[in-house]
Amino acid sequence: MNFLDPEKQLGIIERGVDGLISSKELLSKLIKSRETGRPLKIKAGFDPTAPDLHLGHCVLLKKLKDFQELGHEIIFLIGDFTAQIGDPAGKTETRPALTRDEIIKNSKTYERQVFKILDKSKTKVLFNSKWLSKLSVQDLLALTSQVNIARLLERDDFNKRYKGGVAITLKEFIYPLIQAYDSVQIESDVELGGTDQTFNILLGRDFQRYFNQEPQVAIFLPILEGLDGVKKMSKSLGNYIGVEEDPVDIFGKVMSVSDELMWKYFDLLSAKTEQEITELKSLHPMDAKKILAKELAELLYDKSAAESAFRDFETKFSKRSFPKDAKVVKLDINNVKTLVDFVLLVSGNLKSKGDAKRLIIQGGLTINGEKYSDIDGDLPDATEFEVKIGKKEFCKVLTK
RNA sequence: GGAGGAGUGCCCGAGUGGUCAAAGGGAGCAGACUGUAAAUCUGCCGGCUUAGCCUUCAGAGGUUCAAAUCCUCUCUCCUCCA
Repeated sequence: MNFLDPEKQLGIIERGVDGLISSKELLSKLIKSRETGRPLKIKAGFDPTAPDLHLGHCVLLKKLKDFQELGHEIIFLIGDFTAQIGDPAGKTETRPALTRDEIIKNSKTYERQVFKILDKSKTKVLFNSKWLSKLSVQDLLALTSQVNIARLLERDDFNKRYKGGVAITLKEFIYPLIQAYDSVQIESDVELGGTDQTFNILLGRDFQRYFNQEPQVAIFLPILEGLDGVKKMSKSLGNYIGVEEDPVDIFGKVMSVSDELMWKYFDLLSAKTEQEITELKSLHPMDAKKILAKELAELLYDKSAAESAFRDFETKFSKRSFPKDAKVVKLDINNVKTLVDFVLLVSGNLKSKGDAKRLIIQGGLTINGEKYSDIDGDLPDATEFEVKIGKKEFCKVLTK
């Protein structure tokens, strides 16, 4: 393996990260790696509990990909051991214990999604139960002796909860130790994580020192805000762009990101260089965003899918014409008495009649290019309808 | 083990016998404005056979003409003391 010049590698790695401890250590590791021809071991840990990845996770995956492209070894660590125990307390972190089967199933889903970005053949997948299930009480106690409670309490979320009188379970205290011990087992050179992982990753350094290893470099990645532009992207907040969503949806959702936030997306997710991004800033923001949307669709699918998502968007919204490939709904018109029934049967997004009525009354229903806003009105006399429901839903309806 | 506090609609949160399908905010949906931007503004926002009816305020019973509100038990969560 021929490695790039360490300084250049460092430049690529440092881009877009929120913290790096320390770049000096990383540089010396990179130099050593090039001299000995040994790739660095890059650790990233994942819980097998929530296998629905979104662009927020991609920030980390993208950085792993950078490492991968530089020739280093990615270790994708699945925290199956801890997931089997579950979490009895902590409202925000309630994690039910998972069975072996669920974990395996989740891991598969995980891998499928992760390898949309990472190169499967160059990624090593490990499960931490491999060594943790053999860890004795004695071993665990030895680890606990290395950690001071006062230090644990310094960790931001513990600190807040302790002061605010919110429960902290002992398990939560132990959790970072286990994660840190994983680094010892892997002998990782670098660990990546979100800024919320700061404490855990740094503790990994302490443990590695304790076991006479060279401490890992810690890299922290920033949080990506979701579609609302304020809160972090997360599934539970519904402001996410999922990696397995349809390319058309990915494209559309990226387009609805605010102009300001778009640049952060560029920084964290795009393969473009800083100069290229600077040049894009002179374009109309919408055009820059189209480039971003296309790139991200391509990242998660391929060029042709991205192209067709782009064309689809142009048709629907830029030219405001009815898309040729709108979903087709076949309907027995004899069963349809009112417009309300009609929309309800055609749309996949309406929950109730009240919903459908509201949509019609407020002007969200267009059939064959005409607005239908009277709920007692009649359907046009035709056998084929081009129906637009709300802003985003297009259906072609064929009657039987 | 002891003492105290809390559980309300998707989320936060007001409501302490009738005027409560339940204030306010957020989210969501639709419309206007646009670039499907963002921000803003307007309307909607439990369900239905909609001047009405039905199901909701942790769960089960009870008091009452009437209960989210009062009583009993149960469950869950939190805090403090041990």
